[in-house]
Amino acid sequence: MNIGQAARASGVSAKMIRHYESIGLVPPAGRRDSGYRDYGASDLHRLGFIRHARDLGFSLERIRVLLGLWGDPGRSNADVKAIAEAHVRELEERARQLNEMADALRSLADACDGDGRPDCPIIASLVTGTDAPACHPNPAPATPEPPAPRGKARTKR
Amino acid sequence: MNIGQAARASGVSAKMIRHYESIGLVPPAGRRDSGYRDYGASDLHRLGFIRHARDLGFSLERIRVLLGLWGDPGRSNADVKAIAEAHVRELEERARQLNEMADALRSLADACDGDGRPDCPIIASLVTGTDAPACHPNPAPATPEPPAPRGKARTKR
DNA sequence: TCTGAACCTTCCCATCATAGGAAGGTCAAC
DNA sequence: GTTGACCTTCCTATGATGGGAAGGTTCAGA
Repeated sequence: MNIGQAARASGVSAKMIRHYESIGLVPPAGRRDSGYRDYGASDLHRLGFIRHARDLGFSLERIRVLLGLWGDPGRSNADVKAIAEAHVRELEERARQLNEMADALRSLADACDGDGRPDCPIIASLVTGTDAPACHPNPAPATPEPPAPRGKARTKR
Repeated sequence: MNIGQAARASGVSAKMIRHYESIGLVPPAGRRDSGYRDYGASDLHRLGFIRHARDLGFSLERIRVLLGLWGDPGRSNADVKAIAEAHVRELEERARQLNEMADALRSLADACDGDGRPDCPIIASLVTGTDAPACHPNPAPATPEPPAPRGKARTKR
């Protein structure tokens, strides 16, 4: 089986299959006389394993460990579970951070009229580093407005 | 003001300030006779703006646009709001994907006893690509177990 | 038997934001 | 004047993936 066929069958691009081979995540493929790589059923299994793990967001380094456990008849499911749980925590943490940013920005956007005037709490917040003003509470302490968009004259010497 | 002082004052590392200058996100800093970069208040404002935008997860390219709007007296807050809302949607989408992965993996991990035996629904799922088995429903159709972890003998020619 | 399309090979480069480090020059305090 | 903290530029790396060039292979059809 060609690398292209293996790619279609496994859902891993040919480009990535070669890459995984180059970093030792999959063993060097057999070669035909032409130099073409040749794949069999067990290769497809391994590639499928990798793809499913990627779909769950595992890094290639962790997948390397998981592949090792897969191939270890004496493995402990506690080891696998520990890796999975650590990964779940990381995923949740990353999601939490993204949601935090989204919430902060959402409240800034909500405070912006979007009526075409230059006045904008989003810009104001980026300038001052403050969070979204509840609505339009205080008269805003004169934002330092654009610091000369493209500076030329600066303190020489 | 030195780049190091500017870095401490703005919360942007000296390394990144130089990088931002090299990609034109900040104007070339003034130089002293020694060749040292020299920063003033308006530079710090710009760096602070960038840092706050980064904290909200904006890409440098979008920050470039935001900086342009900041410096544009005739800007429309509708433009700023549109960028912010597009970004919020992206953040939420990314968070959703991460949570989806976390949920899938969490249910796999929950289905794993973690009692030290090799038997493991997480590994099994990575092999077959199936989702978490509700608990231990069916006898599992003989997972194809490790495909010879490091292949040597393969279909030559 | 030739031809052309579709495939394969290796090798290099790009992405995105950030950091590390080497080699060498500058500043300031002692 | 020496020392240590700073600065300069330039090169490299990360992680996962893709793009593309230059050239060889395969196979079907004329």
